[in-house]
Amino acid sequence: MSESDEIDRPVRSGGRKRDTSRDATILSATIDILVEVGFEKMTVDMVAARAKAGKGAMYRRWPSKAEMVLEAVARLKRNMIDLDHLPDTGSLRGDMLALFQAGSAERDERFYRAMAGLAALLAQQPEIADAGHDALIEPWIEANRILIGRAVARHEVTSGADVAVAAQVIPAMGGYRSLIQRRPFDRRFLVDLLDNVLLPALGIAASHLSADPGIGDRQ
Amino acid sequence: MSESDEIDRPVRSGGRKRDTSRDATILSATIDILVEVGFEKMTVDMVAARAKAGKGAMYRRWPSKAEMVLEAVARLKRNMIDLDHLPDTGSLRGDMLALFQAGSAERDERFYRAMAGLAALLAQQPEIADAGHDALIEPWIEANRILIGRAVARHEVTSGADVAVAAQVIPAMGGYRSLIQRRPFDRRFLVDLLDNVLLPALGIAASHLSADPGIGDRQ
DNA sequence: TAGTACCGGAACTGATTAGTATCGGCATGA
DNA sequence: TCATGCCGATACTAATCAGTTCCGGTACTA
Repeated sequence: MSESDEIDRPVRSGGRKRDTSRDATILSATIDILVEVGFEKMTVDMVAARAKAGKGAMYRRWPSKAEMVLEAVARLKRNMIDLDHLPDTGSLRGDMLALFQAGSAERDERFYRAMAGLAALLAQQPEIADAGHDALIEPWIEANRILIGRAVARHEVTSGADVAVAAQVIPAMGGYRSLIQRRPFDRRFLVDLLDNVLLPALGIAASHLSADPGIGDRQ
Repeated sequence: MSESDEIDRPVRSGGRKRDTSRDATILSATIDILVEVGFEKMTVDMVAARAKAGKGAMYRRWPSKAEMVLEAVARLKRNMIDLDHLPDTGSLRGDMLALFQAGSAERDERFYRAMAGLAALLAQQPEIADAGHDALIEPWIEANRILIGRAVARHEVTSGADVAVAAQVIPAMGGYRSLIQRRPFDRRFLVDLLDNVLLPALGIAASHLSADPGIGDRQ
């Protein structure tokens, strides 16, 4: 998909211009509702009410609810992790903690709630689910891949572990905690994961524990 | 919830007895449909058709679709991992592979597809989602906890890793792979996880690699 | 044998909702 | 200035589906 999911209409010159600023408002409302109630329970009228838009304006832009959600989720991608400005603290542990800090707990919460909202579609509407995966999870894994790759390059990683698999550990465990257990993905949990699973798996000694902030400091 | 989710009815002696064997048939059909289309898209008529049952028979047993699914999922638990007869091969790696073998890929597939079917409810209907978690995932994590605990007891584990967190690694990563990536949780993937993540994280040397079967043997 | 509660099947009801149509009003351009 | 197409709002249509009710028939009890 891309820019021209738009409904075909005869090219004519007259008439009021479509107010493109309504697009973002409607898509933002779409994400809000998706996060709050999930795809199946989300109704077009809810989104219209939230965006203070008429349904006509919505169906003028997207041919169906599914297409609208698809674009809303795809746009989320732009607000996610910025792969061009990843932290570089000198240690993998420091980088991972900085990445979390940069994102903020609030974004992560919205993040997982959006995934939970899309979860219904995993089996049902692979297109939308894939869009959710591409927009939300893949960039995060990619960031992990890059940070771990750097750690390998500077010989911080002593095991021959598979970087691709290692990069999935934190997102996958975070998903389990947030979606299934419904407990917060907070700093404490991240530190647990780093020190008990990821860093040992990569053969990085826990000596960082005393040097860097860990469990027990500001949440 | 437990045995008496049943609809209250006046105790009278006369009449044809309720055919209790229909219960299992209906619940099994419920799981089938849940697995195939997910909770939201599953209709009571689909289940009735699959079970060759009348809707009356179903509503005589459960007051709502939700209650019926709840019991269906709860009953799955009995068919899951048998915590009293876990494998004991002498090594954690062997135990984990044997646990997978015992379950069979088919069961794991049904397992995750059931979870995917319930995923819609994670945010929406916590009761049912929790039942799914208790029935499907918690026993699996518990099995991991026990097997890792044994490995600690026989000093196979050399790191001071948190057993509770370690026990979640394989189920969580399996969920990510199966629900989000929609790729099979097969033996190859399990071996990858064991050798690249779990065993190194626990400080277990990869020397087992040559002694035990790994990647490349019968799927 | 009479009465009751079950069975599968099928028709029905009421609520919900995606998508369409239409309203009065406003902005644009010919 | 006037036709056109946008705007939000609201009413409508057609389909879907949970839950109810009734049917003809069967099994069990008294």
